[in-house]
Amino acid sequence: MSIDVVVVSPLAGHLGILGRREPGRSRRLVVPWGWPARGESLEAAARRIASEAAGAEPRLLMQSGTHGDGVAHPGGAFVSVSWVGVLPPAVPAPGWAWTDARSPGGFGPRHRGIIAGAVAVLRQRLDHEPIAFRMLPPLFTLSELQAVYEMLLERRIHKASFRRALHAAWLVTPADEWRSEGRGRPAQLFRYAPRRRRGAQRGVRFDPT
Amino acid sequence: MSIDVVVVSPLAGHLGILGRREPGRSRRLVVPWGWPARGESLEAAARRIASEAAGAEPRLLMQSGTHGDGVAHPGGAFVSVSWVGVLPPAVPAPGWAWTDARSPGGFGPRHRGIIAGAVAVLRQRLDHEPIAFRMLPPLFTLSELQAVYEMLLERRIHKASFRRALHAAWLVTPADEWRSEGRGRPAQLFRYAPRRRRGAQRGVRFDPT
DNA sequence: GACATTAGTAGCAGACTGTTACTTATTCGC
DNA sequence: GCGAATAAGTAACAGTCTGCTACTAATGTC
Repeated sequence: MSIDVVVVSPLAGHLGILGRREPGRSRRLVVPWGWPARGESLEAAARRIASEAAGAEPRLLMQSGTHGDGVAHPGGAFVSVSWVGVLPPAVPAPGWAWTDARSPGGFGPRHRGIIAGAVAVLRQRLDHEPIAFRMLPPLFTLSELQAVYEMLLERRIHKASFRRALHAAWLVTPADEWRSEGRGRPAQLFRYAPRRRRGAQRGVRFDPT
Repeated sequence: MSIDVVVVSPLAGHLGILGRREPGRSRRLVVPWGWPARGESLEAAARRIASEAAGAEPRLLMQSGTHGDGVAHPGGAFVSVSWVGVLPPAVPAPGWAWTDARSPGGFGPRHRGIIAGAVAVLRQRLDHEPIAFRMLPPLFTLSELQAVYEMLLERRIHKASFRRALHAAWLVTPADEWRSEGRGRPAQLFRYAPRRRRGAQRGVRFDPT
């Protein structure tokens, strides 16, 4: 039973996932994977595997499914427990590189399924877990945050609506710093700092997939 | 590696899950579980295990997580791939009985965690998957449907708002039948029949958990 | 036939969303 | 310096959605 981790980070304009070609193996890309050590919990193994490839600890790690339906795994495992980890952009460990999450064609069939499942989990839980915030450094601009949301949702969001909803949820506090990004007005920096809430749930949603 | 299935169905006033005391084992309750057969996919194994205990095929079956962190499994498995299946109320197979999902105290620690995860998955995906509909027979009243939503969400819903949102989503069509439930006006029967849609997604939600 | 009980709907007030249009603050080119 | 270009950030309006109250409708019970 293998542990496979899809490590996701926002690059310029698209989401990136970590991949590499295994030394002396095939020409297929693989995501970070390995076997759990004796006495190691599944989550600890996933964290270790992700960290070794990314060169840094994932800031958020979630299980994204277990695959075992005869599709070949690079290590020959019958079953793969797959995880998705997110972290801010970073230089990966030697051998690993960021690839565009929207075109996973270089990966093998098992890993393509795992990547699709990982991205689906990120999208599903985006409104309940601080996924986008964990993809950014502690201080970020609201435009950066919006860009991450747009990558994850794969659709454009209106600036005013986004900020209005964000502030209504009391999820960020402004820092007393501004960052100038070349031309244009400097953007204020914010910090993820969820305050109070746990408000009464509103209505029922019927969104057939 | 075991396969464990939490089988859920709406009983009078609360959700029920299938459990039994294993013959000559311990006094702990267990959910349906087993080992995948050679060449059997994980989903096929889960479907088989659920059907044998429930006496009927689950109408919806979803993976709900994989547990393996040292907590004891009744079969001694290190890792358990857990699933959640739903179906309309039915008489279970001999030996199995419905127990209240809200008080899983009779189960062992591993199964308590699995049950909590299963219920969380049901709640999370309630707005994207026809979970409530698969817990009801093909013809049902809107009051029955609302009762299932209330069990799953563990909160009361306002009747008018519920029906307005339901009809706006074009998920049900009325049958030309009415059912009288003792006293009170007879209720019209409906059928799950999602039509068109796939509408443009609305805004961004920020709901810290 | 009055009453209790459940199904189902109309309509209002307030909240939320999408959008346009604006103001503010900076760099670039001259 | 000074206007143009660019990006951040806000105000405000109109349309939509939600929570709620209050109602009507249809049946069984006494």
